[in-house]
Amino acid sequence: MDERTAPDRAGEPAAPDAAGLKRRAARDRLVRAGLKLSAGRPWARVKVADVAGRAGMSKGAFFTHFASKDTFAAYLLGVVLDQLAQRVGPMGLSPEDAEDLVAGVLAVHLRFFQLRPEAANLIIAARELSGRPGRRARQSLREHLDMVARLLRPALAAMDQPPELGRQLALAGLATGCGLAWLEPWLGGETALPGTGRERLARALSVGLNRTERPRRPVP
Amino acid sequence: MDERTAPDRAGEPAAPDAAGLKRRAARDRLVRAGLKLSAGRPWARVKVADVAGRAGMSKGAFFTHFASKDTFAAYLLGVVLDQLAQRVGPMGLSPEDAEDLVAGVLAVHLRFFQLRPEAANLIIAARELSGRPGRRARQSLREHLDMVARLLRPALAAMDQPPELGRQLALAGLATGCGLAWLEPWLGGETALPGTGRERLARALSVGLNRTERPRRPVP
Amino acid sequence: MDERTAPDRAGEPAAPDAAGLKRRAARDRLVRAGLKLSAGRPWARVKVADVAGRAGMSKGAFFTHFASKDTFAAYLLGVVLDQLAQRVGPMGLSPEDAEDLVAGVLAVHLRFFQLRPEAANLIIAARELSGRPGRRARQSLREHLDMVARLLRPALAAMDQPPELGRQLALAGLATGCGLAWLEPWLGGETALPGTGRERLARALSVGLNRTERPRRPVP
Amino acid sequence: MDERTAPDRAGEPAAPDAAGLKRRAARDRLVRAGLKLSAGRPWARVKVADVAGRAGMSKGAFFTHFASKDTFAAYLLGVVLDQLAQRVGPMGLSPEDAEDLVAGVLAVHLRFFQLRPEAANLIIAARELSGRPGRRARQSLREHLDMVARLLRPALAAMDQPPELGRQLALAGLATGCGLAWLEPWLGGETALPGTGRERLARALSVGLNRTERPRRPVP
DNA sequence: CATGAATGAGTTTTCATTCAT
DNA sequence: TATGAATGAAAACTCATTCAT
Repeated sequence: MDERTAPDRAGEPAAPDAAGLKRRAARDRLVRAGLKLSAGRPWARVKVADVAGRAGMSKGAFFTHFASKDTFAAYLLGVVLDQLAQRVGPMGLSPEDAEDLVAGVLAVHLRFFQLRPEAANLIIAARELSGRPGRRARQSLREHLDMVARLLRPALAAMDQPPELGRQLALAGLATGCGLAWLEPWLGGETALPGTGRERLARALSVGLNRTERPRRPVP
Repeated sequence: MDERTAPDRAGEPAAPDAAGLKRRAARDRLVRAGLKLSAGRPWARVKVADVAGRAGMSKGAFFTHFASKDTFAAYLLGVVLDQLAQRVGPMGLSPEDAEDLVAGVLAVHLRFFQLRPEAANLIIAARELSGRPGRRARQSLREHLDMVARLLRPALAAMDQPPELGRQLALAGLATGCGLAWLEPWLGGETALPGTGRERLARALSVGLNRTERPRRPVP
Repeated sequence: MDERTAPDRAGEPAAPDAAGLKRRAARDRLVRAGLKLSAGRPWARVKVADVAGRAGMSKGAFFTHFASKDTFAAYLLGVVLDQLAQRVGPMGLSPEDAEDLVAGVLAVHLRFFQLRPEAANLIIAARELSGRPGRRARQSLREHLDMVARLLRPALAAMDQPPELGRQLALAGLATGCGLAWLEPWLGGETALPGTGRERLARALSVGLNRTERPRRPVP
Repeated sequence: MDERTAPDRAGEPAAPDAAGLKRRAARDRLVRAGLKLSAGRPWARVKVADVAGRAGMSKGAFFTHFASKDTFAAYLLGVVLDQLAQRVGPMGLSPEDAEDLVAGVLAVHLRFFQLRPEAANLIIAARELSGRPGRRARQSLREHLDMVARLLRPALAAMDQPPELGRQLALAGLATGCGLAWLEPWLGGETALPGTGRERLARALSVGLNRTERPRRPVP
C-alpha cells in the first residue's frame, strides 16, 4: 500500500519471506478499512472492532499491528498526507506560470478533501491525540506544509511575495479543504460549491495575490 | 447574554420578575461556561458535569435549562453564529466599494474563528447531532449563509459575479476560519498565519474575484 | 371525593372553613389526577410533576398534601379499594342464593379491574412500598379481604364449605382481576376475554365449589 | 440450561468447542442469576451490575451476552415460559378425563407461579418493554397461550364447551397465578392459599365449567 | 501469532425531594 | 402556603485494551 514502515511496533525484520508478506498485506487491509470507515463518520465513531472486522481479522490481531487506536489514527493521517503529496508534488515540475502554479496547488488541496472525506476526519481527530501519536501527527502535517512551501517558493518569488506566504497558503488550503469536507455534505446539496467552485476559488486567490499591492513588510 | 429564548424547555413567560432574572442569569452562566470549555477541547470532551460545575450549579440543574447535551450544543452554536452575525451585519451599511465589502466580510469570518475557537469546535460537533438538535444546528448555519449571501449580493453584482457566489463565499469563509481555528493552535506558533495573514488572504480573494476573467456560465 | 382523612400530614383541623374546603378540593384533584395517570402506565412511570400539573398545582404543593410519592400511592390504593368495596358490599344484602352470591362477588372483582386498570397498577406498585406506606397498603388490602370473607361466610356455610375459603376466594378474585387487567390489553385484542368471559369464569367457579365433593380437611 | 439460541447477539456457531461451552456456561450463569434476583424484587430493582456480579463477571461481560437489559428480560421470560410449558405439555398425553385435564392444567399454572415468583415479576416487567424485546415478550406469551389452548381443545369438546375457551382459561391461569405470586407473599402468611388451595380452585373451576348450563352463543 | 471474551472506567440522564423566596 | 429551581444519587451502556487459550 505504501512504503511507510510499521508504526509503533517492534521493528519488523525487512525479511520479505512469506510470513512477512502476509503480515504486510494484513496491515494494508487494516489501513484500507480504516480509511474507508473514517470517510463516512467522525473518527470517534470508527470502532476498532469494525476496522478489524472489515479487514477480515480479529480485534486482537489489530493490536499486533498497531499499538493503539491513536497510533493507528496517526498512521492513517500519514498515509493520506502522502497521497495528497503525490498529487501536489508533480505540479512543481512544470512551473511555467506563477499564478497557475499557486492556483493549481490550492485547487488540488481543495479537491482532494472533497474526494477523500477521511482526510478531513483524520485531521480533526489528530487534535485529540496525545503522547507520541499526537507528536507524530503534528509532525506529518508540518512536513506537508514545508513541502508545499518549498514547492511554491519560486512562484511566490516571481509574484514578489514573501516566502513565508508559502506555508500560510498551504495551511489555508488544508484548512479550507478540510472545513468544506464536512460542512458541504452535512449542510446538504444546495449549499455545496458546484463542481467548478473550488477551482474558481483557488484561481481567484492566486490572481489576487499576484495583483494586490504588496503588503508593506512590518519593520521589525 | 443574548436575546434568544429558551431552547427546548417550556416557554419561560416573559415575566422579568426577580426569579426569572435569576434563572436567566443561571442559564447565561451555563452558556458562558459551555463556550469557555469548548474553546479548549473538542465538544465530546466537554462534560456536562464540568459545564454545570463551572457555572456554579449541579448536574441536575443543567438539565432544567437544557433538555440534553445535544440541545445545549445546538443552542451554543446558535449563540456563536449570532455573535458572528453581529460582526458581519453592520458591514453591509457602508458598501462603498465592492472589493472592500467582500474582503471585509471574509476577513471578519477568518478573524472571528481565531478569537473564538469554540465556534469551530461547535460546528464540528454539530455534525454528530441527531434529531431535533441536529436539524436546528443545520438550520442555524443555513440561515447564516443566507444572511451573508444577501449582504454580498450588491457587491457581487458590481463585480459582475453570479449571485450564487455569495453563499459559496460565505461557506468558504466559514470553512476556512473553522479549519484554521484548530489547525493553527494545534500545529504550534511558527505555523500560524501572522496577525495580518487573514486580512491578506481575504483581500487577495476579493481582488482576485474582481479581476479574474468571468467564468463562462455553462449553457444549460 | 371520599371520607378518608389526610394520609400522613399533621391533623388538619376538621374545621370546614373556606380555606379548609379549598384545601380538601385540591387534595381531591391530586387524587383524581393520580388515578387517571396510573390507569395508563405503571406506577413508576407516573411522575409527581405530572400529577401535580394535571391537578393544577406545583410539585411543591403536592408535598404539602402527601409526605412522599409512596404515601400517595398507599392513599390511592385505599381509595380504589374503597370504591371496590362499595360495589361489593351491597351484594350481601340480597343473599337469596349462595351460588349467586359467590359468583356475583367474584364477577364484580373481575369486572372492576377491567374498568379500573389503575387499581391493578397500584396493587402492583404496593409491593415496592416500604416503611409506613408499605404497612398501610398491606393493611388496606387485608381489610378488604376480611370484608369480603365476612360477606361470603353465610353463602359458604350454605355450600358446606369451610369459612377460610372466603378469604381465599377474595384473594383469588383480586389476583385474577389484577392479572387480567394488564395482560389483556397488553397482549392485544384477540387474546382478551370477551365481555361475558369474566361472568362465566365467576359462575363456573361458584358452581364448581358447590358441587365438588368437599375437600377432606387435613387432620392436623 | 436450555436449548434456546442466543438472544440478540450474533449467532453463536453451533461449535461446541471448549470456548463455546465456557461461554454458554457463562450465559447460563447470567440467566440463573437473573431469575434468582428477579424472584425477590420487581424487575426494575434488578440491577445489571448485580446480575453480572452474582454470575461472577463484570458489567461489561453482561453486555457481550445480551444487547440490553430489556433484551435480557425478554429472554428470561422466554426461559420461564419454556419451563412452564415443560410442566404443562406432558399432561396432554394422558387425557383420560376432561375435567381432570382442565383442572390439572390450571393447577400446574397456579403452582408454577408460586414456586417461581420471578415468572410473575418478568411478566409484569414485560409490559414496560418496548421495541424488539417488547414484541418478543408478547410473542412468547401468545405462543404459550396457543399451546395451552391446543392442549385443552379435546377436553373442552368433551365438555361441550366452545374451543375459544381454551385460550381464555390459559389466560386466566396465567393471570391468577401471576397475581397470586406477588399478593400472597407480600400480604403475609395468614392470607395465603394453603398448599391445597390452588388445587381446589382449579378443580372447582373445571367442575363448574363441566356442569354449568352451556352459555347460549349470541346469535350474530 | 490469532482469537474474542472479559474488563471497568467514564458519561448522560432521570426524578423524588428540599428549600429559598 | 405556594412555587419551581436546584439537588444528587442512581443506573445503563460503550469500547479500547488485555490476555488466556
